[in-house]
Amino acid sequence: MGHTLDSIAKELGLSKTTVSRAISGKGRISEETRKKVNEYIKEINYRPSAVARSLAANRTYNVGLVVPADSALGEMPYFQTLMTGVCDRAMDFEYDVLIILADNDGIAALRHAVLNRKIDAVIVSRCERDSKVINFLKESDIPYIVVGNPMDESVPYVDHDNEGAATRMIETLIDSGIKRMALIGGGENINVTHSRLAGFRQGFINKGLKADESLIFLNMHKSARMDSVLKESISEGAECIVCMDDMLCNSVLNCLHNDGISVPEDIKLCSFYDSNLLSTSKPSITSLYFDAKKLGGQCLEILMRGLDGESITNEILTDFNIQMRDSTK
Amino acid sequence: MGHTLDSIAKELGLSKTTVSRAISGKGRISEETRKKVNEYIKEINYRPSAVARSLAANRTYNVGLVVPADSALGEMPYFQTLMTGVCDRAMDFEYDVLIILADNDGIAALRHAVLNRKIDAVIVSRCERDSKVINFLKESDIPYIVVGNPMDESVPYVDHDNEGAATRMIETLIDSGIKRMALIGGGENINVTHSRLAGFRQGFINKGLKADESLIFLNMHKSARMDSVLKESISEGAECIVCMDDMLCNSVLNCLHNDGISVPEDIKLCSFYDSNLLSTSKPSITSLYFDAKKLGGQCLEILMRGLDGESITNEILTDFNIQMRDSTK
DNA sequence: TTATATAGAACAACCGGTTGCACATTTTGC
DNA sequence: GCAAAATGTGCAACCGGTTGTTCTATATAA
Repeated sequence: MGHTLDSIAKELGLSKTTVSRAISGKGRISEETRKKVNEYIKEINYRPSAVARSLAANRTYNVGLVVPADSALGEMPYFQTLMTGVCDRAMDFEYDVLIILADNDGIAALRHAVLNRKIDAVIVSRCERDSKVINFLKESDIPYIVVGNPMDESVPYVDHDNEGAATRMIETLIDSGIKRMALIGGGENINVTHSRLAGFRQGFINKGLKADESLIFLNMHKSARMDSVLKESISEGAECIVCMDDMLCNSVLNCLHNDGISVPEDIKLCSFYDSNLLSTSKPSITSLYFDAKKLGGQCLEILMRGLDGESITNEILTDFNIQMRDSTK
Repeated sequence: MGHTLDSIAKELGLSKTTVSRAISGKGRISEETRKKVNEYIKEINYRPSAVARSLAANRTYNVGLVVPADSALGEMPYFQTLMTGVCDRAMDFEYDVLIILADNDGIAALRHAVLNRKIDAVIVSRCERDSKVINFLKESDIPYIVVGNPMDESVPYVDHDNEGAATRMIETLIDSGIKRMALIGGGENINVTHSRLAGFRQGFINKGLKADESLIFLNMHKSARMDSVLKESISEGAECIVCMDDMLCNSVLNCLHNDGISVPEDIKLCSFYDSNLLSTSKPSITSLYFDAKKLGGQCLEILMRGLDGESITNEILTDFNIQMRDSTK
């Protein structure tokens, strides 16, 4: 073990330079030498040291992925899927992914990774407005991109077309005859919440109707009010509960069921993400599928182009699709 | 920007060596010089290059965390929590965590990270017997540790005391008057399944009873049989459904509810992990809490000791506790 | 006073790659 | 047949740290 360019060069009676060129294929080199070297390194199972290469290239071949340190958030299936997308695409570029836990209470890990130059670029998997994470990245000169519209002109991001998706969901529901809906949403500090809310309202407008503002409930992730909110919605005549994500939807379904309310007989139900979490639920849940994996991959691609000198531009993925299932039948 | 030891040395009229020693505190250096250097680097915000340091130290200061590439598995809250534990503890050692997706269909990312020496050690967050991941690691000479008993003498691991925990859970249930239970478990290719199953049986034995083998159902994660399995259990007189994890429990609760079966009135229910997934469920679910975060931290610590020359030893965490809630009342 | 420790700092090699430039050899053009 | 161009290879510097050894100046011992 422990081969280096030097040891190989010596063994083959060549110079370090030639061996390096034979491997990389760059520079002038004879076909014959190239073959000889490559056969030899295959034989001895040589792999160049990533660290040495990094030092010379002034690139770490690592990207940082910032995920919420708050486990309740981190546990959302969405982040996992996103991460998978990032990692998969990273492999294509021979990059690796460094996990960085951060939130508003601490960005020590992020500072460490960026300032000590352990990563070439950063993906922020969740964006809170004016967060420490974003502010730090703005000041540093590392390329970065954020997942989800940060509502900040100066911050580059990728996102699903959350507003468009919500609009379409509502239009679809209205087309199926549902007129009155309650909305169960997540935190107001997160931007998806606002985008989907806007889409929710727009859907009604597009169909010449108006959303019932009294049936919009946000910040419901950790809320103890779920039960009363649902009962209120039903007594107010809601025909359908629209949940902003599958975690919420799971809670809602559970809550309804526990109160002996049947879905879809007594009230209909739908969600966003279509994650694995609800894949086995009874009844099956109508959900709008976003390709989070693809979004993760996009982040990486944009950053890679950024490292190649291209400017980092926003990107909105508009390919979502609504999976109609039993819960809205 | 772009300070280096050289540029600092020049600026201060010292040598690179002296600056390095002033920063690290190693070697002979006068208190005066030490202060001068450290004040200066603070002023200019100097941070040493991790890559250069790695090359010199022959350490990457990265550990690899292998997580299942299969998103359905990856989405389990457990992995997130474990990851958080690993990352948190890593920070204490100035280590970073590289995410490596792998499963039996592909260990390319793992090979890359190990062979190109991007990591100093590996944590495998899920262990399948005789998996490619394990076989590869056995052959390589990188320190590694596996989460969950791999049932392989030669593979070092950390684990919760799954068998002990399951035993205790059953004993507790029996003490509360429940005699007949059904077990809903996950994949047989995973070892926790076997450990908990063993504990399940042992619990009955310890109380002078015997588990009803006909009410043990494994491989239920993606099973379409859930509904019939539950009905069968009830008709066979089961008083409680014991689920091997919260994902399963969520499915079970949902399925029961959908069939109009009340928990705990018609049947009781309990689970393992006590993850966030069920934290808002109605009724609240009795679950055995494992400290996955701590387990992740332990992995890291053991590996760090391994890098310091100590041999890598197994460790079983026995601190779990049963959260009794409404679902078993 | 001279020999011996010791402290503080610097030199230079090293980690393992990449790359600009120089050099020698062969090929091409006229 | 000779100059110019193209090809194959090697030297040496560089990336930015760490560390064994050496050197000088001062402190201690004999």
